[in-house]
Formats: sequence, C-alpha cells, structure tokens
Amino acid sequence: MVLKIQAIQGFKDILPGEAVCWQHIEQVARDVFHRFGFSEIRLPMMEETELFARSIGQATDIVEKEMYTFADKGITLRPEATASLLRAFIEHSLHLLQPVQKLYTIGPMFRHERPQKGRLRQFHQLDAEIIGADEPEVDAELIAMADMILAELGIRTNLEINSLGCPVCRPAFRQQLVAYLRRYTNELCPDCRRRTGSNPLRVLDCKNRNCRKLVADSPSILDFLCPDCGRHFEAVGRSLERLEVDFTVNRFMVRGLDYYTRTTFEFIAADLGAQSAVGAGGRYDGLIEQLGGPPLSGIGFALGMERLVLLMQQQETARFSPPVRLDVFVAALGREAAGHSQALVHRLRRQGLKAAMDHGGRSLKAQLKQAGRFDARYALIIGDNELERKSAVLRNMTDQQQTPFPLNLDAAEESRRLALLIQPTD
RNA sequence: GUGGGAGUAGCUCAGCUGGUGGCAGCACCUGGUUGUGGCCCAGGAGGUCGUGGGUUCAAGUCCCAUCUCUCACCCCA
Repeated sequence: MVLKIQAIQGFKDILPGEAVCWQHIEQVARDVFHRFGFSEIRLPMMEETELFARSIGQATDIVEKEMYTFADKGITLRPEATASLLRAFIEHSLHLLQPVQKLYTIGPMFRHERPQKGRLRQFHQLDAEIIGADEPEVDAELIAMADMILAELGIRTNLEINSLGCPVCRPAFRQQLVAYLRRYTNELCPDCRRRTGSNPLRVLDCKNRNCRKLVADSPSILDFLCPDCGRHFEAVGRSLERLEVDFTVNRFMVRGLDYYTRTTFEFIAADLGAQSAVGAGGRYDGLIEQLGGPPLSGIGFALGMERLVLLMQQQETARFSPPVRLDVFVAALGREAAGHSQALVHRLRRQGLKAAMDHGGRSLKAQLKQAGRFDARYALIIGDNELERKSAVLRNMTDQQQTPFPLNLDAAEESRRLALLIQPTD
C-alpha cells in the first residue's frame, strides 16, 4: 500500500447494511409528507455565503466558525436547509402559485464542528417548511407531522415546546433576563458569563448544574409574551391536544438560529448522548421579507437522519423490514449452461424479477451458498446435463423441495413460465 | 478551539508485572457430499500489533512525538 487514504474527519460512508435503514426512513418520511400535502423541492448544496449570514445570523457559531466556505468564490456549503429553501422560494415566486406552500427536502448539510455521537461534519436532514400561514393550527399540524414520522419509525421521543416571542415582546424579556443574570455574574460558568453579553437566552439551556439552578428563578419568557404571541402559543397547545400529540412546555428551551420567532420545539430522545435532539424547528415570521421576499411568515423543522438511524439501532421499538430477498439465483454448471443462464437471468430481470447468478464457474455447493447469502427464494440449477435433458432443477430454498423445470421452450416462454412459477411478491 | 478514552486479521476482541503475534469468535475460501446452501467437522487464507523515534540483550507491552477514531465541553438536527 502506497498511501492509506480514508474518509476525511466527520464524513462517513453509509455501507449497504446501514443503507437499507436510511432507505426505510426516507420512504416513511416521504409517505407522511405526501399524506400531509407536502411537495418535494430539491436544492443545490451550495449558496452564496451572504445568504447564510443574513438568515442564520452573523453572530451565531454556525456562521462565525462552522461553515465550509470557499472564500475566493464567495460560496458556502449549506449548513442547514431553510435558508436555501427560502432563497429558492423567493427566486421562483412560489407564493404566486398558491397562498400556502408546503415543501420538504432531504439531503446533506455541512458544518465544521468537532464530531461526536450523533454529530458529523456532513450530516443529513429531513426538512419540512410551511410558508404563507401564521395560524397556530398550522404550527400544530407541522409538529404533528414530525411526530407522526417518528411514531411510524417506532422512535420514542419527548416533545418540548416554547415560544420565543416576537420583535415586539422579546427585547423587553431579553433586557430583564440580562438584568437578572448580571446579578449572578460571579456564580455563572465562564461560558454563561460570555453568553450574558452575546446571546443571553442561551444561558437558559446551559448544562452546567449551577447555572441551571440560578436560571430556575429567572424571569420567564412566557410572562413577557405580547397579547398576540401569548394567544398564539396557547392556541398551539390546544391544537396539539386536539391532535393527540403529547408535549411539555419548556420555557428554558432556546434555539440556536437567530431567525426563530414564536413557536419553537424539539423532539428529545434518550439514548442519543449529548446530542439529544433528534428533530427541532420553529417559526420564522419576518425572515422571508428579510431575505428580500414577500412579507410571508413560515415555520419548519428538521430531523437529523444520523440521529434517527442511531435511535433505530438502539430502541427496540424501532424496527424496519430487512432488505428484499432475491427471487431466484441461477446456478450454472459448465460453459454452455452459463451462457444459457445469463440470457435467462437477463430476461427475468426485464420482467421485473430480482435475479442473479455467479460467473466464476464455481462449484454447485459454492453457488448455492451464494444463493443463501442473497436470501434467494429459489435456486434454478442448470448444468450441461440439464441442457441435454432439456430439464433444469428448480429448488425452493425455504423448504428444499426440488421440481423439474422444462428447458425445451423458446426463450421468452421459458422465462415467463419461471416467473409464474415463483410468483414474485412485489 | 479545549479536555478524557482508544488504536492488535475484513469485523468483535484476548495478549497479566517487557521474553517467538492468538488451535480465539464472526465473516471468507477449500474439503468431508464425482452436481445441492443454512447445522456440524477438518483444513486454509488473511497482520509492517496506527505511524515515527527512544529506552533495552529483547517492545504489541515502557517513554516521547504524531496521525486517526471515539466520548464530552462548545454548538446543534
């Protein structure tokens, strides 16, 4: 070996065994999205750097130090999906097509963070957004959709919701909170001392025990909500109850991105280590206008696919069906039989069957072993003997029953007969 | 960016206080069955013990450096 090349830090291969889990998750998610009337939108993975700076927030860690930016070209690998989606929404004036747009997108995001459990530098999200509606019932419906995806994957989580208020009421709260924190500056952890100045809301969800204790008696954002925000938050709760979605209100929950307003929520999972949020989102009224679009409000969420996979592997309730089995494995013995088999396998595939064979000229024993590895339902054994006698052996791999299969037909008829005999399940 | 833990076969790992790399398990290949998978039995293949330096008669084992992985802080899906 000249030089050992491996995947770069924080980037991971998803091997076949795990990929079936990913396929399952995507399939379930798409199905639920479609049930809720969402349409897929596919977006580029790079945008002008400016887009993220303006949406996520200039002062956030993401923009400040975690973005993969090609400085000379002024472009950046997207660290999240919402900004790109809104850019596309605005660019193509999608609001003119219908007043309320429900969109979802699935794909990789990039952040230059230190990898740990449930956190990678390239990670994947299921992202959904509702644009053009600000009714609290819409918030509830979107949250209920995420809840349904998790439920159908068999993943157990706790849903926490909060309201971050709006530009009318948040400044007053922020001011009061800072005033409160200033009184305890000496007792706060160093990080929180820093946060008090830069992002005081972040102190509310500090993990430090002492900070938690101090913050327990801090002013509550919920007491500061303006009448509109207060009514909105109450209604979201009532609506979630109608939809039978369990939740708890957590006034200490804050979100990292600057654009969030009003409703925010997180789906928390045990078994995920420190990165316990498997999904999260919130409302972002005002953001679209801020990006140069029409004055429309919006709300969205993202589910972390790596975290979903982790939970699927760890929670016994989360299961998915194994990969589909091969319908038939053709075991050929001898050159002539191999040629005949290859043509047959090809015709079977044209008919929609999952068929395979081995081209190594290996022993029957080895070939049947391989059929077993494919979890083939049937094996068709064709040797030069069989060609001569015009009769192959069809072996049911489950019950080991073997029946003769006539080879004295024309090619098309032969594959049709076989297809009929083994009755593929899908 | 800051800490802790770990790197021995494709995978999971033994290897005690330095003394020849493991009949180890799984997986793989071959044979037991002149052409019949899974179970069993026998055999085989597979390693510069992450890398570089040092101590020593002798290093997988001790020391230093470095790389990688991992968990946590931070941040967040």
